[in-house]
Amino acid sequence: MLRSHTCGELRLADINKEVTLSGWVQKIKDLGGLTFIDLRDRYGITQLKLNVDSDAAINQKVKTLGREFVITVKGTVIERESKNKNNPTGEIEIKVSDLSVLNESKTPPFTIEEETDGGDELRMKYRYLDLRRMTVRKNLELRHRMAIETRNYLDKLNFLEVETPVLIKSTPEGARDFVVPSRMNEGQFYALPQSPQTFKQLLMVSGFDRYYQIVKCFRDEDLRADRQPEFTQIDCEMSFVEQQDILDTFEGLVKHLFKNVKGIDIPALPHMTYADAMKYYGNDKPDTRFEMKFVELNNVVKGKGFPVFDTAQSVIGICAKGAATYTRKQLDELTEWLKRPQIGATGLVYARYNADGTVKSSVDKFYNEDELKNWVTAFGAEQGDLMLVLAGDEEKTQKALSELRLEMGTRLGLRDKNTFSALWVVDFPLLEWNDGDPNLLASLAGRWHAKHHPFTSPKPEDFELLKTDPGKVRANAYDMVINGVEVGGGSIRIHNRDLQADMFNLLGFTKEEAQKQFGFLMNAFEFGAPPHGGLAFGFDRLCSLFGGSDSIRDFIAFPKNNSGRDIMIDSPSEISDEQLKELNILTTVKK
RNA sequence: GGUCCGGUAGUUCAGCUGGUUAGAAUGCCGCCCUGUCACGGCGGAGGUCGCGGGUUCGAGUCCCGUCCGGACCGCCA
Repeated sequence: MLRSHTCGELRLADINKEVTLSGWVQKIKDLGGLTFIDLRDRYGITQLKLNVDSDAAINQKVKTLGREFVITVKGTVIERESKNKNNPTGEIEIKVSDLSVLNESKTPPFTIEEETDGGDELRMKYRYLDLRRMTVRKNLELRHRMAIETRNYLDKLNFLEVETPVLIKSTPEGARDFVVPSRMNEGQFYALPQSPQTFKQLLMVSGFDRYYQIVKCFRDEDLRADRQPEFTQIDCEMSFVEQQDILDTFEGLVKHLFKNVKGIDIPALPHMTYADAMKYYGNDKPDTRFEMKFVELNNVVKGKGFPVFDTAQSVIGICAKGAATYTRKQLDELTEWLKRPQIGATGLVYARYNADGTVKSSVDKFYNEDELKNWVTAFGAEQGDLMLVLAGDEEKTQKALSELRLEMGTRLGLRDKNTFSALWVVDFPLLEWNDGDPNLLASLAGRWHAKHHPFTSPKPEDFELLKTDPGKVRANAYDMVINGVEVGGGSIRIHNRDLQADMFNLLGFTKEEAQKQFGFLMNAFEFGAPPHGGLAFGFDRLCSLFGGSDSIRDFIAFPKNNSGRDIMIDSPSEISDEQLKELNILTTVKK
């Protein structure tokens, strides 16, 4: 063995033990007659001590060492003369009696420390060095722990982990597919799964009853800080359940994870309808760590001669607690921020409810003190609060105010990473209008697309609306939202062939297309498909949320960059003409 | 498809309304130092200012194009 102990485990109790340690040279501190070396491995850092009066041969070797050299040392555990309370091994050190270099290292391009000096790109190019840093390693350890606890919880409840294929069939609904050419079937392609959706439903038909899988999924869409082209889901499905059963089961999973991974007890998850989420937060994934709910002001502000409000479809606002001290400059900045094309608001109206009880607004010309007091009442504002009001088209205004609410939440310090607020958003609409005009005739099949996916069942009480007003139909669909992050979502599925056929028809599939694309599923429904439903968690997001980060990249060992590239291995890359020809993509080899 | 920000020493960055020798910190190298743990002291090396073009007496700085990276909008059932 090249080691008897790790670099993280020796303590005062181990004094006088003869040990062998191996690891990477973190730091060499040569004090002249005395040299300290910090030796690092996955488990921690242990200090090595070399005296000038040690073996001359060892001292000679120490002169040649550099950062990240891999060495092995033999020595005795001794108590330090000056202890370091910041390190678990900080009370001991190793008096080195033998040292050998197992491998040399070039000077790394960035420091292997918690606060590295390396930029993102460089860290990704040398990801294997980045992964030596304790912070990144901690993230992957967290991910491991999350996976273990997920399996523990689901296993106890009789969930069975079943692997589903990765080479499957491309389907038109949803995100773009990654496709893989088939060598043996000329001109044909597999697709990589966007999720194992149809397979897990088929497993329900097979009677597996409770399925889960921690599984890679693939979507060929543009990336974000929280979106990778390949990502991991905790994918689950259950038979003989109603919506509430699923919510209970997976609320249990999340509570289990919070308890066992973070040691936190979170309260029962409130249920909020999609309609309420939009009304009060302008967002289907509200950050409920803070209130600042939307207040509708149409009846309060209209008819006073202020044309912006009088002509607006919707006038809504939020009340920022204690922000009445915002200066004109700060409010102007906020206005400019809202006007950026990403948000696209046309302006911002504000009213300060000052500490002395007066109300001062940016529209005093149109609203006297008494009328502004009506605003105060509508907002439930207290002295010292700042009222912020947006007006315009309902959908756009909701969206802009939602952004403003989150921004104010951040500015007022209401979005603490160590505070967790989880909820279920329920009663999503079943369908969305494709072309953005819900006033057109609903009977135009194919102008709708599924808000969740085409296998989601409508609420039975809304069945009638399917024929008369599809946009009003609510689905048995639900999302779990934590701190404004959609961590998971699912639905009760359709398990009846006719209803599924109706749904495809509504989504614009011809009978033939539906049969061709999803015939296998509809056929299966004819052989005693049980009622079933499920959900999937975004595992990367869940891990980053637990780790207190907005970016999922540091919770993935080898992530891709903004353009979907892995800059370490340099993929994607071109392939040879021979390969292309073999795959029947290139019919003649280029000269 | 679009918007915004960035690219200067190995690395992270500064570099003003254009001005002649492009700086700092850190890392690296050398010498000194027996209790460091962000060790300290002295000295040194290190740059095609992403790339191409333009404006100008003069461009790291201004303009156009392009490449790369990041954030976002669209997109992501």
